[in-house]
Amino acid sequence: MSTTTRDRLVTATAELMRRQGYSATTVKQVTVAAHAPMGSLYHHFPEGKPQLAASALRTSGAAYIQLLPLLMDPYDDLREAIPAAFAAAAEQIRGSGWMNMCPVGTVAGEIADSEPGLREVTAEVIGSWVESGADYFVRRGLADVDARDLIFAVLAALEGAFILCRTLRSVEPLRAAGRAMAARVEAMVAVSGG
Amino acid sequence: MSTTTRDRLVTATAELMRRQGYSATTVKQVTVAAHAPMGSLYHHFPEGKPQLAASALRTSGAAYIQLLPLLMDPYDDLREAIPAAFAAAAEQIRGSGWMNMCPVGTVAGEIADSEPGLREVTAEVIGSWVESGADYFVRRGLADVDARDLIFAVLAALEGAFILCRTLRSVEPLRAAGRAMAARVEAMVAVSGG
DNA sequence: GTCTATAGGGCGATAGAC
DNA sequence: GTCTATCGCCCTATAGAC
Repeated sequence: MSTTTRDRLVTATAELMRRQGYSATTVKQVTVAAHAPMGSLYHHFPEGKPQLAASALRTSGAAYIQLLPLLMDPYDDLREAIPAAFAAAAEQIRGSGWMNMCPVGTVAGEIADSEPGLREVTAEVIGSWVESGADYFVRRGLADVDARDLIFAVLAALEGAFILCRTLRSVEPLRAAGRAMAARVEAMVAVSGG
Repeated sequence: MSTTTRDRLVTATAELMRRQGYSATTVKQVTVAAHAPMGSLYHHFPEGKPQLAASALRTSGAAYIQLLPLLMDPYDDLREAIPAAFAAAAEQIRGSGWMNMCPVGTVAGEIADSEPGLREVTAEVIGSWVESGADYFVRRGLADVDARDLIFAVLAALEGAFILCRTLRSVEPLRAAGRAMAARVEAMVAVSGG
């Protein structure tokens, strides 16, 4: 196996948190999934479960940040790109059997009021999504203020629609959210004349 | 005390799940907060923690359903009402010290892939939000299809923006989401000529 | 319907040989 | 850096008196 023990621990933690959240994920489950003994976990992560979770959230966040540009790049017109990205996410989630795709949003909601250290980590990760997303929208022709406004709305709509789709077992929320975001972009380019 | 033991157990569970989620909330914490002994909990809820959580989610959901009309009724124009409701939610959450307002959305995200019984309960609750919200938008003049489309987008944007606001300690996501929903309504009334 | 006491198991974390 | 064995605690749930 070419992966290090440390990498396997982080990956297993991300995977388990994605499906069960932070509290329901036990360090025992992590060691079993990572084929690593207890002692290795506390060797690499002396502060234990929170430190391991922080690492998994940062890694997942860094991977997830690349997805939005990837989905929107094929479309010349941002008014087309945005609902297409939401529709692609909808098909992805439906095809997976309504599974959670990324632990960051759900874990953020679960621990925001009760785990200050982890809340700061999720804030850092989501903050980096905002920065990179706003930069992308500027590159696609939006003004700085509009780009920032739009990425906040898009991330909120995506995270909320993920929860609704997984709960209701329906792609309708993601599709409706995509149409709403398209309307917002339309309003922006109508004013700036893009 | 005028409340029954059963009611206090349900209220305490809703309150604890709102702040900590489902997995991190223990039945011991519930009995302490409700000033009720262990035996009473298992007398009223023989199936234990999941049954108690289901009751708390249904109660919270029924209370929460009334909030959106309450916030939007004062405004004659739906294009004004929607961003105003998002702005009011933003001030509420800021004023509370960025606390979660309702356990349904966050618990739904936490358990959708791992607790089938509770997932069905959250689906039922959110489904009732969709029904009642769509009815409200129809009463406010939207076509059936538009009303359903809009409530899905609004609920997704609200739930997602709540998580972002609490995590980032900023009202920006809720404000941006409100502006996006306003643009969607604008597009709807422009077509139907409302 | 209320309450105390406790069972039985899994939790996060640690010790210490290798 | 890896691994086994285990600690002490807290978890959900139950038994049984009142």
